Amino acid sequence: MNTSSTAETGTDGGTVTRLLDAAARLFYEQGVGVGIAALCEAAGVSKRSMYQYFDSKDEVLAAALARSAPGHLARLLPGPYDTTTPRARILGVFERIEQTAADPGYRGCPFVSIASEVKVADHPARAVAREFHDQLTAFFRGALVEAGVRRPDLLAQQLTAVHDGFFSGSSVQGRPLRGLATSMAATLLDAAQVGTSRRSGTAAAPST
Amino acid sequence: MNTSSTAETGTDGGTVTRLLDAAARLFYEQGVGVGIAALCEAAGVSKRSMYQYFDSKDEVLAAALARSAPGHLARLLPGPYDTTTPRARILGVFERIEQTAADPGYRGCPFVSIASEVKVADHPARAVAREFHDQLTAFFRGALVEAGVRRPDLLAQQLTAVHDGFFSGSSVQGRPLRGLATSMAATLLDAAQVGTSRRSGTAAAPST
DNA sequence: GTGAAGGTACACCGATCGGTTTCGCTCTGA
DNA sequence: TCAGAGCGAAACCGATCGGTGTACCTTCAC
Repeated sequence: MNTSSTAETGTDGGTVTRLLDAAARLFYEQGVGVGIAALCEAAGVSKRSMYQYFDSKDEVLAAALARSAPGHLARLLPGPYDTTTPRARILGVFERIEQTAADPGYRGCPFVSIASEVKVADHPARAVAREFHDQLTAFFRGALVEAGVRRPDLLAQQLTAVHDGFFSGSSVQGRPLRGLATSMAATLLDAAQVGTSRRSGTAAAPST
Repeated sequence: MNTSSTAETGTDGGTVTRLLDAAARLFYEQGVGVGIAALCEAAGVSKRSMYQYFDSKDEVLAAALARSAPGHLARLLPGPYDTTTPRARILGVFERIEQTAADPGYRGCPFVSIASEVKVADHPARAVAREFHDQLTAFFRGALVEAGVRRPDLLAQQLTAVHDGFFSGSSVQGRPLRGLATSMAATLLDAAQVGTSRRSGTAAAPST
């Protein structure tokens, strides 16, 4: 692990932060094939310093991914003071997903990409990607439980798959597939009767 | 391009075929980072021969992917003599998709993976992946038109996204997400009223 | 002043990368 | 019988890979 105190806290205000931010950007833009030298140069950090905080390139990759996860999730999920219906909150996520795809420099979901690029099963970066995935699913599940859906686990998993499918489909096509994520999510929510007319929590249709 | 006559026809019965098959396998198992030397050794082909048929590693990658595409598609799509309903044919695709995920050595859809791994926008392999994608969508669209669906293009694109989402979701989780693809497809078909009770070809909604 | 801590600069390591070249063997068709 | 194409083995090229070792600089507490 090889972590110094300043690296953990981030109060360093420099070296490690710069390194991880640059790493997240370069790995996202160019893939995991980016070399250490290019990484350090972009971050303005010497290789010597990098290897003082991390034992290997793989650790840097995982740490950079882990550092970017909270911000990425916060950009997609509704704020803590969003009091709209579960349906609106869920659909909002997919609207923001499609908005990010319109960005120049957009290259898909970094976590989905990493999971495809890194073939080693127990690579630390894969665990980070999986955790992001789980948190997204957990958000969906929470909103669906609030809406009184019959099978919140399955539907939450399906909505996460919509997220994944939108990103990798757009990746294959080389262009953002506008409207695809929101329309799929809406259909899935309709089928589960998660509508705006339904008050959150007051489940009305318990049968089958 | 640098293609000799024997390479094009494939009647060579050896060198090129062995090379592309080994390339498809290794690239799929280990990613595009596999070296030329490992590739040639696995194929039992010298580098010298390889560079007589292909100008670069990138061309080998694209050719290997293109060679594997028809078989991959044939394994997923129904046979030409499948006379079941459009719904059954579509759901059959997703059942087969989930079956392939149960294979040991399964590592996701090779075309979706390549699109994630290769960052260069105009890489020839990306075009191959896109074509596979388009053919899958075209199959869905054909079946949906036959079923008389109102918006076959959108629904076909959604079903392809289910395919993508299943594979990349399973990739992130590191395990096949059993039942996810079939359940999503079934919901989407239900919402579009593509049911077994509906006769194929006897479209009831003629609009668009 | 002094020494430890944290940092940069840079040469360096062995390994491997994509790609080229040379050599010699084998097969084939005239 | 012999020319020539096809191909494998292997040396070789310059570049780059991930990772180290060393020397020097700055900052700051004492």
